[in-house]
Amino acid sequence: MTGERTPRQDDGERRFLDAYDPGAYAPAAVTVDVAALTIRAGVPHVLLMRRTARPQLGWWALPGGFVRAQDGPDGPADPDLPDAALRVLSQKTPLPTELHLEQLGTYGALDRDPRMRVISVAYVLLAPDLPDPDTDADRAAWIPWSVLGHGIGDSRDRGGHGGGDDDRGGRAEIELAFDHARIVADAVERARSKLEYTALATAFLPPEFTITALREVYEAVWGRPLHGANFHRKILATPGFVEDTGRLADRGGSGGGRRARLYRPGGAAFLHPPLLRGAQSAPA
Amino acid sequence: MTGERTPRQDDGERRFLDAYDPGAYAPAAVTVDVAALTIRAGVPHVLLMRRTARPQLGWWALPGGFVRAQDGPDGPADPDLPDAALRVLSQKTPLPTELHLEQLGTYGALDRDPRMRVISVAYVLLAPDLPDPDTDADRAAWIPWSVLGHGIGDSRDRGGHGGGDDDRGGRAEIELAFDHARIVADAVERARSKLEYTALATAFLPPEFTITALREVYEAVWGRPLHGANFHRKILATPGFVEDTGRLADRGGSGGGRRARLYRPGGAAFLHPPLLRGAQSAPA
DNA sequence: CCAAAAGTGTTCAATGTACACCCATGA
DNA sequence: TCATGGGTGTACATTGAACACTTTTGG
Repeated sequence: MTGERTPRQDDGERRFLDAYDPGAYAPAAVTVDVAALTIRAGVPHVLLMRRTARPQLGWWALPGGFVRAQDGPDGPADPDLPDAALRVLSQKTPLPTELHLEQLGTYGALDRDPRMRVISVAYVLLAPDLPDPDTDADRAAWIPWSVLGHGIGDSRDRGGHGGGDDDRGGRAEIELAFDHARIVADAVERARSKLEYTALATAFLPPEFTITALREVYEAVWGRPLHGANFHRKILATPGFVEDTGRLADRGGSGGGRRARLYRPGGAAFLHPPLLRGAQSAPA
Repeated sequence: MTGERTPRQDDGERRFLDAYDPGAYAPAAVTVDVAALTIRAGVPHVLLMRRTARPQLGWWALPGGFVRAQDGPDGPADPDLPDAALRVLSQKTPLPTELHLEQLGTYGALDRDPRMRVISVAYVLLAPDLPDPDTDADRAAWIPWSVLGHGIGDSRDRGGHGGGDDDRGGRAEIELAFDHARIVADAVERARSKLEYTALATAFLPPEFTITALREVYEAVWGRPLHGANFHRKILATPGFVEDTGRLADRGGSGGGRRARLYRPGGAAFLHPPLLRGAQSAPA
């Protein structure tokens, strides 16, 4: 508000900048990688692509690409890093109109890419159930977290009291290129913890949804059943989490049952109090 | 555990890498900036340096520098980004033996540096009270958060219920170079929220400390007095936060008073349950 | 003895959890 | 009218905030 991004320039400053040579530094390549997360039929998925170039040709990897530092033949410079993330992602799959994008972290170990020094800024995208990518399924696909191994599909929380044994029998089957397994693991942990204290669960849902659908998001991401009745009350007791539309969902499920109210996201970003995943078991 | 970082290379892969030209991409410069936070006499400070080069010569800025992507005349390549952060910081000020360093985020807006496209990976360092930097005080200094303005020194929490009016009269006096004011604000918010659910407060303290010293860390970072008696009990009730040394502090303060027990950090990283800054007022 | 700081006991309110129950709808 | 899922009432345990009080030390 007070000119934070527009430092004043005196004359010496201007002369310096005119003479500056941007090519003088030995640089690293900068990329963005996006861990796009969604939930399909109650199962959490991440968008992966098969590499079509060396190195690690044919391996599964996160969608990503180089940041456009300056205007060039490929197109204009990316104004900021989130723009780069959305650009590389939209080149590979259709994007939803509503989405949540946040920076996850930057990965820059010397040996993480065999070609050269690559610094990769990773983003997490949370989106409602999306159609399959345009490209044929062999090149890009939504993959369940549970087949990625390395602890990604596990639902252990940091306290370690949970003793649930409800994981599917599927062992790790897919190994990812570069350090992308770690990035996905970090993205999943980010999503799990953000559901505790923010209203982000609605980012996985269409614009209008039922409380049960919201609960199923929590259950899918945390990998654990929640107590429906108490969840319902807790959501409605959290100011600004959801807002009643006054309408009802079309059907109450496959069989019978009362029709559920439809809600839309409320204005709140943070939840007071948070919903904690250290508690609440399923009813018998 | 299963060779995550050591992808196997077939013959084609090896031929490709031999022929690869790392200079082919139009690159950005990558830097690290460190927001080093500490508490001196109950007041939280951040380490700042006066810029000695164009652009923005003479402005206060975070210590930082370019990542060494490859081995070169200046020295060997940085093995990973945290190494780069510690390197650039140790070049400018002595480092403590015990410290906590974590990545804050990456800032890459097109116009954040007038010279060229600079992608900056920011780190937060939490450290016990450190001596003044070696360089003369005009070049590097510990600056209180409260004089940085732009909301950095404010103790508003995200809920916004707090109405404390205990801020010092000092208005914003220092304006930072580039987008460093935003980075410091993000660092301060990171520290404030991490104290809620991790045991990181001990990173601001020497290896052995009293519960009162720990409470003063919280009070300094959150900018709000806490209820001493309840705080004491809550800390001891949180498993793994602190560990009793069995010894007592030298003096119970300047005047009289019982001597306090000395504790050291416990093994726990996360707090169950968290300490929340939405509550607890001071006694009359 | 008095003041000051550390640490404990206890009460009361707020919250979280479990379980019973009623409501609305389809077959 | 029965099964199914949505939604509410309520009792009980757990937690947290406030305040009174005891313990230990220096002057």
